Order: sequence, then C-alpha cells, then structure tokens
Amino acid sequence: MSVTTEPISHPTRSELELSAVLHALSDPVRLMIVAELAKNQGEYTCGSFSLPVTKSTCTHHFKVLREAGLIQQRQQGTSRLNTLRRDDLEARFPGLLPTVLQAVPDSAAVAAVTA
Amino acid sequence: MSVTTEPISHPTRSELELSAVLHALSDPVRLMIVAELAKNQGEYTCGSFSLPVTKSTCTHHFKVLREAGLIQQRQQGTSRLNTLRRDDLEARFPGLLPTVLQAVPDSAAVAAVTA
DNA sequence: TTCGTTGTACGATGAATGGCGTACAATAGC
DNA sequence: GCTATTGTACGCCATTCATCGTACAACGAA
Repeated sequence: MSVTTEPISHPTRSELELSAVLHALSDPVRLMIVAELAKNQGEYTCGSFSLPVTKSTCTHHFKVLREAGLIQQRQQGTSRLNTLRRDDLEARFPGLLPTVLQAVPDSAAVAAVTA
Repeated sequence: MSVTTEPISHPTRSELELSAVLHALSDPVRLMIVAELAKNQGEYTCGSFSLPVTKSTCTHHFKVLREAGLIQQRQQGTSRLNTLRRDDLEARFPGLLPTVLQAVPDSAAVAAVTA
C-alpha cells in the first residue's frame, strides 16, 4: 500500500474508550470485519475481506477500527496486516468483545474471508 | 409532559438490532442514563437524571434509547417513566448489557439520580 | 381558573459520518 | 525498468447526529 511514510498509530491499552469502541462496533460493515477477524486467529490483509463497499471506504472503516483500538495494523510490503486486539480489549473491557461477537447475526458472516 | 396524543412506540423484542443497540450505547450521555437505570431497579422520570444537557437534548436521547429498544417509556400524568428493558435485551443479546455496564467508567456515575 | 412542572415538537446549526472516485505512493514480480 | 497490486490521501457529497432555543401541550396543585 502506501502509508505515505506515516507511522501507523494506535491507542494504548489504557487509552481505550468504551464509547469509541461501541461506536466503532455500531456500524454493520465494521462489525463484519471484526467478526471475521475474530473467527480466525491471525493476521489478515484489508483486501482479504469481501465487503460491500469500495476500497476507499474500506480504508476508512479500518482506520476507525484502529483508532478506536479494536485492531492492530502492521505494514508488510504493500499490504497491511490486521489483527484483533483481543488481549487489550479483554483487559480493559472484560467480556465485551466475546459478548458482542456472540450477538452478531449470521447474516454478517456473508463477509467471508476470501483469501 | 405532552405526548401530543401520540402513542409511545417501542420495537418488539425480535425487532431489536445489534447495530442500533450499540449505537445507542455509544453516546456518553446515553450511557450514563442506561447506567443509572441499571443501578437501581424501577421506573425513573426523565427529569430525575442530572444530565449535562438541556431538556430538549434529553428528550432526544431518551427517544434514541427507546427506539433502539433499550428502554421502555410509560406515560403517567405529566411525567414519563423509564425502565430498562433488561429481559428483552438479555433474551436477544445474552450478556451484552451486563458486560457493557461493567465497562462503564465510574466517572459516568456523575449522572446521579437526584429524585 | 391560573400557575408551575414535565416533557415533546419543531426548526436551526455545526460537526461528524459513510460513501464514492481519482490520484498516487510503495512494493512485488516480470 | 515497467507494470500490477495494495492500500492511502484527498476532496466531494448527502445524511445523520448532538445540541440548543422557543413554543406549546398535558396535567397537578393552589
């Protein structure tokens, strides 16, 4: 990708805010992303999700998720690898992520990881 | 209050949507309201919360909470009594409400029930 | 009946949001 | 070196959102 030499910044564990996290999760597209990341452990490129939006909108959603502290992004070559910040979330808001994920409707599973 | 003869409508249990619930909870003011309602069992008038916003903004937030299915509103005289829809939420999204409430910072408790 | 209380309705406003297209930067591969 | 891939940046747009002020409706109490 590009990164334009800007370092990828993430909030620290203690900076995580409940409102921000809930807001990040309140969008269906972002909920799909998180649900997919949660389903399989590991790192996934942005492009590996088949989302119902364009590339640029995707970038936007990943940015929101990152800034809210839900995901970690790491640059590798031209792609950006995404990981769920399970541990940090669990430490700050115990049980929140698993509970929300359990409530995600299966219809959101349409966002299958294609790669 | 007024009600203007409009009946108060609520979504049914099966109509509750995760995104809407999370969105409703993603605002600090609404989170305070819900936290306060959760702390004490029972019905509370809108005016019994000391919130950092004006009356009209309050009305707005209570409406959002009601339309998302988080609270139940019942008219009694000039006031409107609010209750948390614990059972419905628990049935539809098990564990969600308790988990979120547990994550609410104490600073939100500033919104004390005055009456 | 006349206030005072409680809360809604409506309209305005500024900020944020989600969406898109285009341009381009960085790297991988040929 | 050239090209394809991956993803960001930026600008634009329409919509939603949180907030407020004012007006007013409904009811209780004096």
